[in-house]
Order: sequence, then C-alpha cells, then structure tokens
Amino acid sequence: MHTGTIDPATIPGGIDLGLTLESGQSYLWTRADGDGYTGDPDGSQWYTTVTRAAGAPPGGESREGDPRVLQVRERPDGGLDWRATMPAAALVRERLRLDDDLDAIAARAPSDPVIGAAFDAHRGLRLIDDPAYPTLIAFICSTQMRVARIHGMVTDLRRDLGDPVEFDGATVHAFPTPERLAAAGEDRLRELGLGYRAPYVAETARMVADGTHPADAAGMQYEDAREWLTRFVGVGDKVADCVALFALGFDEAVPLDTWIQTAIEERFPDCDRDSYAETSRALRDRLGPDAGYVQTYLFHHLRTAEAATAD
DNA sequence: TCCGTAAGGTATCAG
DNA sequence: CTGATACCTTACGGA
Repeated sequence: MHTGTIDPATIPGGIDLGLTLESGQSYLWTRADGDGYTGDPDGSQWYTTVTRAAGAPPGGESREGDPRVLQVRERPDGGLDWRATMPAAALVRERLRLDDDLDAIAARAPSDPVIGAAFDAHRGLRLIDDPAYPTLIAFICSTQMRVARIHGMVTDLRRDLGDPVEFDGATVHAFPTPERLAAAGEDRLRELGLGYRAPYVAETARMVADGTHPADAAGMQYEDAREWLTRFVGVGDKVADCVALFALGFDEAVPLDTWIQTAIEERFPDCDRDSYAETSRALRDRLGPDAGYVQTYLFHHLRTAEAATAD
C-alpha cells in the first residue's frame, strides 16, 4: 500500500472534502461509514474510489488496465491523507483539482449577492476531475433523480457489475466496464432500478465498448464537444455539459438544470433565451471565465436547505 | 397507511 | 426547428 499526506499550504483556498465529493458532481466515491449522500458529508472519513488511471490528462482515463483503489480523507490541519494501491500524490491533486485557487476564483466571480453568499457559505468546495466514461453513465442515470439516489444507482451498478478489488482487507468494486454494462442488457439494468434509463445506459455502453469514447471530446472546442457528446443515447445538452465540466475540464460549461434554470429566471432574467445554446452562452458571458465553478457553487447553495432562508 | 407529486431531462413525434 | 408528451422508480409530504 502506498500512502501520503498533502500539506494544506499547497491547497490554495483549502478543501472541504466531504462537500466536494457529495455535492452532486461526482458519484464515484463512497464514504467509509456508509453509502454517503444520505447524511451530512464528513471529510474526516475515508472516501474510496476505484480508478484505472494513474495520472491522465483531463478526461483521459486510460481505457484499459487493472482497477486500482484510492482513498482520501481530510486532516485536522486542513491537508489530506491518501492511501492507494499505487503512488497517487499526483492523481489526488489532479482529481480534486487542488491547484485551483479558490480565493482567486471567488474574487473573479461577478458581484452578486447570491453568488457571494454561495462562495461564503461553502468554503473549500472544489470542482472535481473525474474519468469521462463513468461520469457519462452516472449522469445518464441522473435525469429526474435526486442526488442521493443517483449515488445509490451508481453504487448498485458497481456492486453488481463491477470488478471486485481487494484493499486493506475489504472488497471494493470498480465501475463496470463498458463491455460489462452492455452485456448486462436493458432488462438486467431495469432490475437494478434504472427505469427508463436502462436502454440508454445499455446502448451508450455499447457505443463506448465499440470505440466511441467520451474522452475524445476533450480536445474539441467547448460547444463542439457538448454537441458531440449528445451522440450518446440518453445524453442531451444538460448531461453533456455535466460531462464537459466534471470530467473533460471545460471550466466554462454551465449545466442548465432545474436549479440553475430557476436561478436564471429569478436572478438573471436577461440571460433567459429561447434555446439551451443561447441561454448557456448568455449565462457564460454573465458568470465569467470560471462560469462552471460559479454554477457549481450556485447549484449547491440553492439545493441545500439553508439556501431557503439565505435570500 | 395511502396516494399524489416531483426528482440535476431526453427521445420521440406532430405541426 | 420548436413545442408537447411519455417515461421508470422512489422518497417524500399531506390526507
């Protein structure tokens, strides 16, 4: 086993690990004391994921290789501990985007009372940089679902169809390979509770298994990438934006979900256009170069209960 | 205990 | 190309 620590001085703006991993960006980590997403996040717990990459460019998780386990927890000093089946210091920095300067990002954000409140209320919330294919499947599952249940669905997929890996005396499961998901078939996926998403996941997994990989969008211009991603079954503009933002490093992407749509109507009505593409463009212009970061803070702020009394 | 509603939307089909 | 509708399942809140 490899272990390491990350000095808080090397994390500009700090990190709230539980918030970052349970804020609805990533569904690929589980908390040691349970499935997570069902209670208050707790960054002092070990969070575990399984990955096939050991340090890849954004969204460029290797498409083959043995699954490897990575665990991270928050230290009392604000730094991080990690444990893994491979050297992982660089991987942790990359996945949790520890080089992003949160204070600078907050300073660049537009001066708006709700945006300011969102940054103040959720210090240490970071964007994540997850592998593209599991993120694609997770967000196909996300339509018309609550955050906690999306995590439950992904966890069920892993447990039932993912390769088991031994680590520290326990068994954890990798995200199922595209081949395995495709082979499972629509009926099996319906049994796992995916509902009408089952055929979408099966068909998209088949496309990936046949060589059309979502990470291939990483080198495109942002709007081209979003459009290209919608070729996967079950992927419209919103899900494509989630993959672009949370897995492919397109920091300008602003997934227009129901929460953000409401925020647009109430806070930025002049950004409300006739199409997704035009509204997206207007909102990106309004939110600035870190539009994706601002969106993530807004989404989390609006979604949490305290937001109801914040404004 | 039971039922209506809504949950990080998308595919499909008219007009 | 734009607008309306069905869609699986589950976890809630109100009767």
